[in-house]
Amino acid sequence: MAVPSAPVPDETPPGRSSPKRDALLRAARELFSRQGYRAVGIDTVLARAAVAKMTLYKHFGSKEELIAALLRQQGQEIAAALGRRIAAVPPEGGQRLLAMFDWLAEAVRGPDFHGCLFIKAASEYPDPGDLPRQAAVAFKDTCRVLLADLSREAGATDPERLAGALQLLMEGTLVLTFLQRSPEAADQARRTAATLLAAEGILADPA
Amino acid sequence: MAVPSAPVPDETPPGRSSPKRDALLRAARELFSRQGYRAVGIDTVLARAAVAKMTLYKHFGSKEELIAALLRQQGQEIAAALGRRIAAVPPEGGQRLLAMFDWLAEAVRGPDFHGCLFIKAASEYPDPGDLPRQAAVAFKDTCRVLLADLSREAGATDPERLAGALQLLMEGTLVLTFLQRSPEAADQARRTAATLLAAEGILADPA
DNA sequence: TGCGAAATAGACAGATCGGTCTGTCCTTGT
DNA sequence: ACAAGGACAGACCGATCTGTCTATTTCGCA
Repeated sequence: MAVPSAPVPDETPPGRSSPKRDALLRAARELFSRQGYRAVGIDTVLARAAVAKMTLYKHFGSKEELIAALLRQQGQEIAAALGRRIAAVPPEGGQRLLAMFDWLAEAVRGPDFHGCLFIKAASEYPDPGDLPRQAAVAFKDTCRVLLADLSREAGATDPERLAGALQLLMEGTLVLTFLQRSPEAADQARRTAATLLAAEGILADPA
Repeated sequence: MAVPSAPVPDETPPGRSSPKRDALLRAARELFSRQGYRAVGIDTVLARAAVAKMTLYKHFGSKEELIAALLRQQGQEIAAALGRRIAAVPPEGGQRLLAMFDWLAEAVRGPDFHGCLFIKAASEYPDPGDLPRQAAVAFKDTCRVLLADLSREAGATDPERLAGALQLLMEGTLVLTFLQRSPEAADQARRTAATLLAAEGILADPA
């Protein structure tokens, strides 16, 4: 079973602009993740990235496009990291599903975790036409598909249903870890996921 | 077992200002819930509430205080609604815990649901000192305590742990319902909660 | 009716915002 | 050296923002 492919890569404009574009995306992530999207103006992003305004608008047509591009890049990195993590685990007994929770538990413990960039984007740009919301929803759909595939692989009788339950736990983890500023929720989510797998008769080791 | 008391009520300033204050809070909720907090300026709130700027600043010292007051009010209304709902259900077999999920499923189906006001507030005002974040965290803590009390009442062997798991499901519901614009997640959360209660040996009826 | 309190309209202040634009400088390749 | 492309600094535009303030109007009550 192939791990779901990452979304189509962002197009890097031709020429020497990649380092500038990368600097913008890096600065954007650092600032937006900590302070929020609307709270940070582009001048602040520019100063942090050491990039001129015209250069930003050369790479991204608007602030929203910058945000959407950041989300797509972030989504790809997450998908790649998950893919590696999953590939390192045998597919039996729901171990791959639990590996996702292991990955999440580590991610929320990282120094760069300041809450879910995707949830925040959809919150601040809630109109269905807003690019950030679209990018956020697309990524969460990708996660859902991945969970369903792994549930099917693990032998769940209703993979879509199990995937839905597991995604609830993951989203809950992201929110509560952010609110409580403590990684406790991630461990609880993994335990709960193990309980669900056991209840499903997928003989994972309830750790 | 007493249902946990609601937080201390907001102080209504003396005199005839309550209708103006109420109008402000109502307008704030309608606008902020749909469009986000920073995306809506106070002039827009004022226009919708038909209230003058000075009146707003008479009742609330700042935009942040308006938001925090709104969250506290919302939190009280939710706590009261939950309290009534829970009181109408016998405490045996985890029925009260499932009643919370029933209430949530109805709430997210309501015409006024545009995502969780508390999660959004903490996202847009992420600094620990920000009043909106403090109000949001306080409310979520209240929910956690309520879940733990009901878990204890239902006979859970580790009420805190069960409460943590159930809160994950609830937060996941709020996020996914908002992102997916569909109430499916709420039903899945209730089913999953029932599964957890059954796995805990709390003989709720897995519906 | 008169008075005091509450509320108003709206100007103001200083700041920030996203995006546009010009002229200049820098880098790279031939 | 020259040309082309990329990037820059920063002025500019029109708009919006939160909060302060003045003068006036409205409301409620005796």
